[in-house]
Amino acid sequence: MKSAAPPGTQGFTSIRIEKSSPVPVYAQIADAMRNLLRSGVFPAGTALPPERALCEQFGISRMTLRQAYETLEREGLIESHRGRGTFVAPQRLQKKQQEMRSFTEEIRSRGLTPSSRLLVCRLVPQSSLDVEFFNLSDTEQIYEIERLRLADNVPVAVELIHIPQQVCPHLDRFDLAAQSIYSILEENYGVALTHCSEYISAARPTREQKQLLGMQSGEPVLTVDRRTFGDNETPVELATTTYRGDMYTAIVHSVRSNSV
Amino acid sequence: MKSAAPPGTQGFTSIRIEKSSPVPVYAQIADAMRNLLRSGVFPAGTALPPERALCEQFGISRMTLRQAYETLEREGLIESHRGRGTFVAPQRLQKKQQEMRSFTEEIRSRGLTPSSRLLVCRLVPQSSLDVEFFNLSDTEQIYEIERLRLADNVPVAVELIHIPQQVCPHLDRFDLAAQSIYSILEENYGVALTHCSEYISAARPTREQKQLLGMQSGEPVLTVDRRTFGDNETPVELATTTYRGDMYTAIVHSVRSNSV
DNA sequence: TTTGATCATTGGTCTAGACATGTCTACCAG
DNA sequence: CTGGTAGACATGTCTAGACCAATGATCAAA
Repeated sequence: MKSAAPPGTQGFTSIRIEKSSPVPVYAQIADAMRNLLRSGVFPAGTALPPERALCEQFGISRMTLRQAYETLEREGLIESHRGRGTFVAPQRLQKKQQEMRSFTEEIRSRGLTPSSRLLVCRLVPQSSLDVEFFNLSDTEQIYEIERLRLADNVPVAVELIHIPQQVCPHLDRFDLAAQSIYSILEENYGVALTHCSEYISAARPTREQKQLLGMQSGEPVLTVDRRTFGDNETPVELATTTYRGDMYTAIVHSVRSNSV
Repeated sequence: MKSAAPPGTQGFTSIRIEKSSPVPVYAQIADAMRNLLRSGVFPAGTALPPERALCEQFGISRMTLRQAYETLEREGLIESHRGRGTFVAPQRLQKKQQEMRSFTEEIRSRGLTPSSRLLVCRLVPQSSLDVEFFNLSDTEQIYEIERLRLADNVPVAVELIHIPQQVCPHLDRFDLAAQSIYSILEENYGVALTHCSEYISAARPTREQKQLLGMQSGEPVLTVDRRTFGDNETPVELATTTYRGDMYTAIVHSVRSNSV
C-alpha cells in the first residue's frame, strides 16, 4: 500500500480531550476519531498519525492511545501494520457493519406503511434483566412501553421496550404511537444511538401475543431481543420484538473477512 | 451471582509460560486458559483468579495479564465485572453475525465440537430458485447436499445446499461429512467467498426435519436462507439451514450509520 | 545496475507502579 | 431488626518508560 498521506496528521489536530472527564481518555479519542472516519473525509488507505505523534499531541501515554486505536481496529475502521503504520480500513471492512434500523425504517424500506398502537406506557421498577443491563441504582425506574406494530394496517409485531427514566424523563408526554422512539431519543433527548446487538430466535407465542397478532394455532413467532447502546457504550434500550412468523423475515448481510 | 469459587485459582496453577518464547506471554496465557475453559472443567459462573493473583503467579505485570483476559473476553469465554471479579461466561450457542462464518467455524468458536452426517449428495437439475439466483444455461446441473449438523453430537440443524457443478466439479469426491464446504471451495477450487445475505424466519418444521432433529411437537424452527457470493458478485451457494428453535439463537451486531 | 547492509521509523509487547471506581461484607448504631 | 458505613478487594484506567520485530528507504559494494 503506497498510500500518500503526508497531511494525514492534520485532520486529527482538532480533537480535544478532557482528562478530568468521567469518560475515559481512550474512549474520548476513539469516539472523536470514529466520527471523523465515519464522515468519510479520509479515503481508505489514508495513513493515520503514528502512535507516538498522537501521544505527544494529546499529552498522554502510548498505552492509552493504543487502547483507542485497538478499539477502532476491532470495529474494522482502521488497520495497523507493524513497521508500516496505521491506515483507514478499506470500504469492504466498514461495509460489514450491519446497518441498524428502527421498525419504522425497516417497514418503509420494504415499501409498506408502518403504524403503531400504543398498548402500555408506564414506569416500572427494574427487572433483574434491567439491573444487569443498565447497571443503575436500585431506586431508578424504567419506562415500559408496549406497542403493536402494523404494516399496511396488518399487525406484524408486538414490541416491548425498556428505557431508563433517567435517559428520557417525561417520555410519556410524546405521542409514542405516531413517532419512532429512536427519533424521539435522538431529537428530543440528544441521545445518539450508536449500535445494538440482536438475538434472534424462534419461539411459540404467548396467548396474548397470539391474540394481538391474530395468529392461527401452531404458528411460531420470530423473537428479536435487542440491546441498544449510545456513546461510550452507554446502555440505552432493552427491547423484545415478537414478529408473526409467517409475515416477517429478518435480513442480514455478512462479509467474509479472513480470505484464505 | 454468588458463584462459589474459593478454589478457582487452583485449576490455573498448572499453566506454565516461557518468557523467552517468540509467542507473546499474553498469547501463551490466553491459549492455555482457552483450552482449560473449552474443556468444560469449569461451570459457567466460576470465578477466575483475580488479576493480581495471576500476575504474581506468573511473575508478569498486570497490563500483560489483562491483555490475555481481554482476548478471552472478546471471544466470549469470560466476563469481567468491575468490583466483582472475572467469571466463566455462560456457554450459549450463538451466531456472531458481523462476520460470515460456516457452521463449522461457528460451533468451533464456541468451544464445541462440530460434526456432520451426510444425508444426500447428488446432481440435480436446476430448480426455479436456482435459475433465478445462479443465472446459468439450462443444461447446467446443481450439486444438492443435505447434511445433519451436530454440536457435541447433539443434532442442531439440517442444511440443504445448492452449488452449481460448474463451480466445483467432482465435489462428491470429498468427504463432505468431515470437511467444511467453505474450506473445500476455498482450498481446492480457489473460490474466494466474499459475502452473503441471510433471510431469517421462524417456521414449523417438516415431519422429516422434526424427526432428524429429535424435536417435540409444536416446537418451531429457525430457518436461515443464505445466498453466498464470491468475487465479482458471482453467485456461489444457495442454502437453507433449519435450526432447532430451542437450541439456537442468531446474533446480529448492527451500527447506526446516519445519526438523526 | 544490482545486491546487500545499515538504520530510522513504525507498531507489538512488556514493566512496575499509580489512582479511580464498583462491589460486597462485616460491623456498628439506632 | 434495620440501615448506614468503613474497609477490603475487585476491575478500570493511566503513566513513562523499555526493548523487540517488521518495514522500507538510503547508501555502499559488487
